[in-house]
Order: sequence, then structure tokens, then C-alpha cells
Amino acid sequence: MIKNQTKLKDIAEALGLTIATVSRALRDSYEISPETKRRVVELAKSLNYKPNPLAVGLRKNRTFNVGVIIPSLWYYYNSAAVTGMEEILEQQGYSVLICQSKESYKKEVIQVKNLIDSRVDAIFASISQSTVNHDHFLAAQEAGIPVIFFDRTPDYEGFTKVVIDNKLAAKKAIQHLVERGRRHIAFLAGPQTLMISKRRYLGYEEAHHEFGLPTNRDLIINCNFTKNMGYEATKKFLQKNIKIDGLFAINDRTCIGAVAAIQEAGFTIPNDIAVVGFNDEPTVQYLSPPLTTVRQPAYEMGKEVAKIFLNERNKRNINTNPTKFYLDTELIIRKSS
Amino acid sequence: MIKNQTKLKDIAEALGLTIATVSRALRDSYEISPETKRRVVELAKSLNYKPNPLAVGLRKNRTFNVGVIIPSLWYYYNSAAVTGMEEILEQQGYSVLICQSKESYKKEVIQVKNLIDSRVDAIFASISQSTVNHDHFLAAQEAGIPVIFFDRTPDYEGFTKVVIDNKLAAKKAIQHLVERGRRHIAFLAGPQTLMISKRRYLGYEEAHHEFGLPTNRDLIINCNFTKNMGYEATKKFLQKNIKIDGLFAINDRTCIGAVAAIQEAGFTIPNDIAVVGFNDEPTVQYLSPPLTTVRQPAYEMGKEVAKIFLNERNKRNINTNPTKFYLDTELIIRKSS
DNA sequence: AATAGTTACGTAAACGATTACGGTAAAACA
DNA sequence: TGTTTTACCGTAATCGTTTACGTAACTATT
Repeated sequence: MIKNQTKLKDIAEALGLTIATVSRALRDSYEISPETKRRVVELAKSLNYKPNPLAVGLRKNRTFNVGVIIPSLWYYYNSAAVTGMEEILEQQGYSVLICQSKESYKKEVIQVKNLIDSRVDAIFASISQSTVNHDHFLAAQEAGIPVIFFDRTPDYEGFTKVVIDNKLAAKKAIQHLVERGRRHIAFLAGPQTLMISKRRYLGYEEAHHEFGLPTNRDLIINCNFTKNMGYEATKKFLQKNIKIDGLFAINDRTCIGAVAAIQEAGFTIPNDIAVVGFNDEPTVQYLSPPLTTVRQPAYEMGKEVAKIFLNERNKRNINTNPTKFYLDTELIIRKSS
Repeated sequence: MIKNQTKLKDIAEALGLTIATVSRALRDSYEISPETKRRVVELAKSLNYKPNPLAVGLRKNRTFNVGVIIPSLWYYYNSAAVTGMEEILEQQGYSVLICQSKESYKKEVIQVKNLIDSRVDAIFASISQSTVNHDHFLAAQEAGIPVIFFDRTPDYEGFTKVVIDNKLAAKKAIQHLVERGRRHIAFLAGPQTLMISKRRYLGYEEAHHEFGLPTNRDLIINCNFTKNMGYEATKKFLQKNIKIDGLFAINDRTCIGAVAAIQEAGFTIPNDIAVVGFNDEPTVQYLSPPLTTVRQPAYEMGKEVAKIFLNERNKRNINTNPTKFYLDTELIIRKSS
């Protein structure tokens, strides 16, 4: 299919040299005379020579591919993170293979296996909401492939992670609602399998304690990420006629659903119910009312992950003990609260 | 970095065979006895043998990578298309390399070059809004790499394309607004460099002619895709006090901005101004009011592109004349119109 | 019984690059 | 003049597969 691109042999024959010399000349070896180097580099450029990555990879035992496992590209913060990674990695000659687990544990396991088989140089992952263990990632590590988690991480110390302080972020959101005079704040919780859900719930609770407010189990609305984006869950909740004047949602997508349900039920935002989301997805500033939300630096997170990988790669086995990196969040206050 | 995975040599030595025999046994060659095949396959499975893709690729002159160039992963229909492609390609052992042009022609050119250098087996592309020619894609084709366009395509017959009928889709949208009694329909136009913008504008015009309505240049609101998503452009337009009772937007993102501007100006949707968007992005059904929009089958489009590639690959040089494939659109009617 | 054909494998040359190891000339040194 | 360095380049092995070609042991044919 693909036509022959110029290779070392072509340059070598044209100049009456061997491929070894050409190879060395191109990587600026001290064993090659300046004059020969000049001739080689010149011809290589005019023939538009580019090393065959397959050959280089085979020889060096590297693919220059990294695999990224994310729940879904639909999620803004996932594609933001991927974009950040690509930005850093592409200038180092790496390509990014994206795998979407679609929130399925089974898919995730298969995808990790496939990435191992395809010899990626590293795996960056944000786990699915149904992921119940991390053995598949351990297998990758044992195969010599560095694994770095971001955003959604397993509850295990042996991995390097880049995260936000979810508890603190949730506390800031609740604090804001309390300052707005709210006392009955519902929490649209995510799937409790995920650390981020647990930590954000912890923040919700801790903030209540600190402000001397009671927490009420009835105010917790359970809801996973996928199904109708919180709309159904909130609708059901509102039919119970439990008095609330605030709502904090685990993320913007579910929050958008909640807002729709709230407005449909005849309440006004923020007067009747003040609402705070999570993530600051690009559309939420154009909702009516524009959504107050916790900004998560997904793009920077992706960059950070990539940088950590490149860094560890240079160090080569020195100081490879897993660390946890924290990025800051910011509460973006808009008209919904 | 990466630990040694089992290779043909390991299996061969363990069974007292040569790697040639093992290789043939694994690909079920007729030259190998059933008994030997059984032994090889069994051991290969128990050792979890997976062929090294670099070695295979080097030998077969294939990378089993395809490059996808899209404006941005933020755009829902772009990531939808990518997802469709991956779904088809992964089962054939292909990986997808995503390049985001970020609407930059310069970036796009570089990315195509990089994809050629990295020896991808195909390039699927949706061009940026600032792309002024298609020479870079021609270069890829001449290098023997099949190029397939989707959604946003260059205005050139020499490429295979998968698209929707943009003119027809726009006509359907206008027809709907007319049926709702609207006579003064503004058009939030996209960048006129793009075929899709031109075609949708043509549909807008043609529909007007067919219904005997005058078209008015003043009703065309110019706006590119990126900047503030149509909010600013619509705001400015509304300040001119030109009477309108309908608005058709080039896509949902700009439409969301337009809706915000309209509501801010004190108009109600759909009573004062009926609004129709384009793409049916997942959030628009939760807007208030939920958005009427033209559903574009981006996911299916991605699948189609991948299938066409796989098909052409099997045919091998037979019937490689470029064709244009059309997919259907659907008008999703909601409360904004 | 001599020959041809089949079966079932081995040998070795690719694919395109990197790199340890050699080798040879000229220059430097004694 | 003889020996050692140095500078510069070649030879060949290697990465893991695939595959054209060779070949030994049987089987079948006449």
C-alpha cells in the first residue's frame, strides 16, 4: 500500500557509504567526519528522509505510543485531559492511543490487555465507574509498562496519580451555598464505587459539620453518571416533597439534568433552589441560569501526567516510588447560586 | 523499560522446532501437521504469546495505525465520529491516532506530514475552518496513504468523502420554521471557507425561494465556530433592531450562545423567536427551552469511514475511484420552535 | 525398482534501523 | 625507521516476524 519512502540504504548508495555511516552521521556521531556529516545531512533533507518508526522501535524496544484509557470522549474533562497529554507528548515524538471504557469494567480490562499486547510505552488511565479492582493495571506495571492515573484513581497506594483534592473542592462548594443562606442542601451523588464520589461526599459531610449543620441521608440523591444525566433521579427526588434550598451535583452533566427537573417542577433557580455543579464544562455558562460550578483543571492534569511520564523515563529506575500529585480547583460563581 | 514478552523463539526452543514452523503453525498454514499445530497453539496460549506489532509491521510494511485529523475533540460530533471509527477498527487490530487541528490550517499541514512520517495506514480527516487548500492531503495520497474525508471536506472531486446533504438538511430546518409561521428567519452562518457553511446557506436560500419568501442579506449573521459560540454575534445583531421571528444556526454550540443572547435581550423562545440548531449535541435537550436541531449521524459517519477503508484495503487497487457517500439527517423537534 | 509427487519441516533472506567490534590509513611519537 | 594513536569508516549481529526456497522422508505411480 504505502510507497517506499527513502531509507538509509538509499542515502548510503547515493553517497558511496554504508548505512552504518549514514546512521551515525544523522545522529551526529563523533566518529564521522564533518564533511561526510554535511553531505549525508544535506542529502537526507533533500530526499526528505524520515526514520521508519517500526524499525527504530523494533531495535530500541519502544513503540513511542502511549495508551490512554478514559471512560468516554463525550466527557469534556476527559477530552480536555487527552488534549493536554497530546500537547506535551507530540513534541517528543509520541502518539496517543485512546481507549474508551464506556464505563465498563470488562471493556477496561480488555483494553489494558490490548495495550500491553501492542507494546505501548506507558498507560495513562482514569477508571470506569464500574471498575471493581485494579489487577489489570498491576499486570501492566509488572510487564514493565509505567501506569499513571488521573482524575478517577483506584484506592491503592502503589500507583502514581494526578488528582484534585475532591474533598476540599466539595467543601468549597458547600461553603458557598451556606454563605448564600442555604441550609437544606441536597447532594446528587455519583456512583459510590468511585473514589471521587466518596471524597466529594466526605467534603459535603465535613462542611456540614464545620458549619454546625445536620446532614440528612434523605438529601442524598443516588445517581450514576450515564443514565439520563441526573434528570430522572432529581425528578423522583422532588416528587417526595422533601424541602431543599440548595443542590450540589457530582458533575455538570448530571447537574444539567437536575436543573431541567427542578425547573420542570416549577422551582426557580437560584431563588428556590441554588445549584452548584462540578467540572465547568463549556456549555454550562450558557445555561439559564449560567451554572455555578467547580472548575477542574483537566487540561493541565493531562499535561502534568505526560510530564511525569517523560520525567520518570529520563530518570530510568531511579526514584520510581509512586507519588500523588495534587492540582488546584476553583469555584466559578455564576447565577445559579 | 518493557519486559520481554514471549516470542516465537521461546516457543520454538521449548518444542524443538524452528521459529518458521511456529510462525506457520500459528497462522494455520497447510504445511504444518495438525499435531504440531496443536502443540504450538497450546503452548502459545499458555505463554500468552502475542506477536510483536513492530516486527510484524516492519515485515508487512504496515503500522496498523490510522491517523484521524479533526478540528477538536471538544466538538461532540467529532468525538462521536472518532468513537465510531474506533469501534470498527479496533476489532481489526487497528489503533487510532487523533490529531486536533484546533481550526488551524498550519497545524493541520504539520499533522498530515507527521502522520505520513509515522507511516499510518490511512488518514481520515475533517478539515479546519481556516484550511485554504488540500495539497497536504494530496501529498499523503501520493505517498500511497488512502485519505478519506468526512463531515467537512475540501471542494475537490479527487477524494473519497462521507457526508450529509447539508443543503437538504438546512432546507428541512427552514421548512419547519416556515411551517411554524415564521417569515423573518435569521441565519447564524459559519465561516464561509467551509463547504458545509456554503451548502447550508444554499439550503437556507433555496428554501426561501421555494416558499416564495424574500431573502435578506441583513438577516445573515456572520460568525465563526470558535469565538464565544455565537453569543457575541447574536447580541450585536439584536442591537440593530432588525425584526426576526426565527433563527437557524450553523451548529448547536453557536446556537447555545445565540439563545443566551436572545433571552438576555428579553425575547422569549419560541414565541418571539423560534430557534433551530444543528448537530443535536447531548446537552441541548436539557436547555430551556430544549433545542430543536438537525441531528447529524456523526457516530455512524465514523463507522462508515472506517468500513470504506477496510473495504478498499481488501480490494487492493481495484476500483479506487473516489466516491461520495451520503448519510441521512433528521430534524429533532423540541420546544425551541 | 526407479521415478515422481506429497508431507512436514528447516534454512536463510528479507523488513529498516542501531551499534559493538574491526580494520586501515595517515598522523604522531619514539 | 618502527610503533602507537587517532580519525574515520566498514562488517555484521541484532530486534521479532514472515516467507521463498531447499530438503528429507514417505507415498504413489508405472
